[in-house]
Amino acid sequence: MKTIGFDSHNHDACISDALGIATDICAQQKLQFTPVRRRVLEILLHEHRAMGAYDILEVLSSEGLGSQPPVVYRALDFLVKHGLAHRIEGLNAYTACAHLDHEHVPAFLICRTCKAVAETDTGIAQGRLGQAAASAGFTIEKVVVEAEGLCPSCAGAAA
Amino acid sequence: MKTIGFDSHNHDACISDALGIATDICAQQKLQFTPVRRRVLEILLHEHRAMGAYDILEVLSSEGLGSQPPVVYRALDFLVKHGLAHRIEGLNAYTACAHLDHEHVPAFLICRTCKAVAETDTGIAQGRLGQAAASAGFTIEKVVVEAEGLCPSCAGAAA
DNA sequence: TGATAGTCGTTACATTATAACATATCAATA
DNA sequence: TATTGATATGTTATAATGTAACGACTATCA
Repeated sequence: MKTIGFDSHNHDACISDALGIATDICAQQKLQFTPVRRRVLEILLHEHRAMGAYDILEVLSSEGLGSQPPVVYRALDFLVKHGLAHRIEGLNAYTACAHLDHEHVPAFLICRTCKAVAETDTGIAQGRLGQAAASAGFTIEKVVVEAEGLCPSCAGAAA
Repeated sequence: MKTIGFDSHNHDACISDALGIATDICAQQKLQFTPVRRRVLEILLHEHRAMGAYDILEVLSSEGLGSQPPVVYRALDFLVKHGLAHRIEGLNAYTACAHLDHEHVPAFLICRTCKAVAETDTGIAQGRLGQAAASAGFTIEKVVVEAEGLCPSCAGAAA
């Protein structure tokens, strides 16, 4: 289990690595990694941060890549469906996947101040929730785990 | 850890018990358990199910208890703030708290077909997410755990 | 009684998301 | 190459969810 998000890192490399992996994934699965889709992922990667669909649309729009909501929602649907991005339910927002290289059940640490998002893994389906579901006869198809709070730098700034 | 929601039970008693406890809680904390607030909780209790704010508003409105969105959102804010109800982030919906009698970090099993909601406890903050947060220096203030899938009766109906 | 905090009713609006349909593009193949 | 079918895009319009702001009312208590 590795948490990614609040540590500093070579961000340019991080972005280009992720785009490379995403390109490979799309090629392998014969998915069309179109300009809009690529650009939306790029925008999300550029910030390690949850962004609203309309925030992204604003950027796209300023670049002539589409100016109406369906454009960005379709791209986000594509990215989320194929695991390249995640939706943050608690914020009605989206973030690039930080663990492109393997299957996972994501869990998020979300800073309520700066909206920075750290992604980590969780074995929740094998844990207590999994037990509860099993004993209730419930079939889990999807799990949302989101923790909201303060990231180290915002906690420091507040102190 | 007890899961409540998919088992059958005496629902009338369940509702009146919960309303009684809610009344006590409000009295103890000197909160005003006004007609609108009580009625919204009652509506949520009546279904063990996630309901959208506008669904609830429709019922209120048909009873002359208020016809504008702020009425229901205020009541829901009150109920959620004081732990009498929970917001289901994955559905933009609300459900009555099924564990009124003790403090807890709720986790939900949500049927994607019938929207039935079972509430259970989770020790997530002490589990892997807690570890991840601690090692990242992140301060957790609130945790959302929601599993979407099929409840026993919908799974049976589909088969 | 007056002061205060909390609640309610209402208007108007902001934000988030989708339905529906026409057009365009791509990939496989007749 | 031309055709076809699947996929993606552009656009208009609208649905669904949620809030800001203001004035009136109500409970409580000094």
